[in-house]
Amino acid sequence: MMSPERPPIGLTLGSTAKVVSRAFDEALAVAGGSLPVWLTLLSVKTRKLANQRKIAAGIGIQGATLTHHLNGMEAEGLLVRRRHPTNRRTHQVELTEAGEALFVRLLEAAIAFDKRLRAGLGEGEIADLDRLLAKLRANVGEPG
Amino acid sequence: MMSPERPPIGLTLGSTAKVVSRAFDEALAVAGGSLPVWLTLLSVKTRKLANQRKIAAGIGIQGATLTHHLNGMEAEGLLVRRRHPTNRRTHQVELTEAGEALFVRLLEAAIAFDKRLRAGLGEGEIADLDRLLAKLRANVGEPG
DNA sequence: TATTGTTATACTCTATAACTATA
DNA sequence: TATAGTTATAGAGTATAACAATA
Repeated sequence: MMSPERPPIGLTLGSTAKVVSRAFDEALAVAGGSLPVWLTLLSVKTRKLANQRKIAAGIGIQGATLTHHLNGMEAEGLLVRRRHPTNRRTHQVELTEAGEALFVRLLEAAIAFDKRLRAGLGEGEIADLDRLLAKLRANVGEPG
Repeated sequence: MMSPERPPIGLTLGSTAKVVSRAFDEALAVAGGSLPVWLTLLSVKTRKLANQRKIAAGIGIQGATLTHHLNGMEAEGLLVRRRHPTNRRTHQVELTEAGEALFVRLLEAAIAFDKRLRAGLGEGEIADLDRLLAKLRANVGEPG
């Protein structure tokens, strides 16, 4: 039996990611943020121990690019950078009150967005999607 | 039974799309192209009848953004734009020989990439992934 | 010397607003 | 007036290379 014609899966993935990430960006913008700001805040909150390079790698950007975002966020009063007391090469990134508040707002926005995104999808379908996306990552050589 | 902790599906989708599209971009770059150039060539070849606005919408960008890419591609000798003979408001986009040749090279690269991307995935899994991605698009309000 | 992070610079993709040409 | 497309301008995100500070 012939399989039905279907666009390449990479194209479908790309266009889906484009519309989804735009919608997510808009949701974050309404809450006063953006995708890189959200990913940065999330990393700082989640992996407090990691240095900036590890945070950058976790987000999927270069160290210098993270510095660029941190500069902007520090200028906006969302965080402060201090030298680490024992290893003074590394910096400690700490959220200010404004940064913590923004984190909470963006977290709420992200939770609401994910709920919207998962509408009509069962737990098993989400697990399937997760597993299939992991296979794609593995197939392009992503170690994670 | 508790469901296992899993990052939000939007985050997983975003990071997967990032690594996959970077790998695809590299594959296209090796063949002498880029993602927007490839999408533009593909649209011009596939929907010859559509005007630029429809092509732009198909790619998911604004008309002015498409003009920007067409300018670059025309400067590189990949295509020419002519006034349509009967409706002179619209432009006919035609690939030059160089444009046709690049299309073939990028097509080969895209086919090879998709093969790599689908490694170890059965036809049913691809169909599942396709269906699940369509659901996500629908959930963020995408009409297609 | 090696590591961590920053600065300087620039590129790509995208967008909006104002404009021209055509209908 | 409405439509198709272009030009001008700008902004966000990213990258590389060179640098400073620390170990």
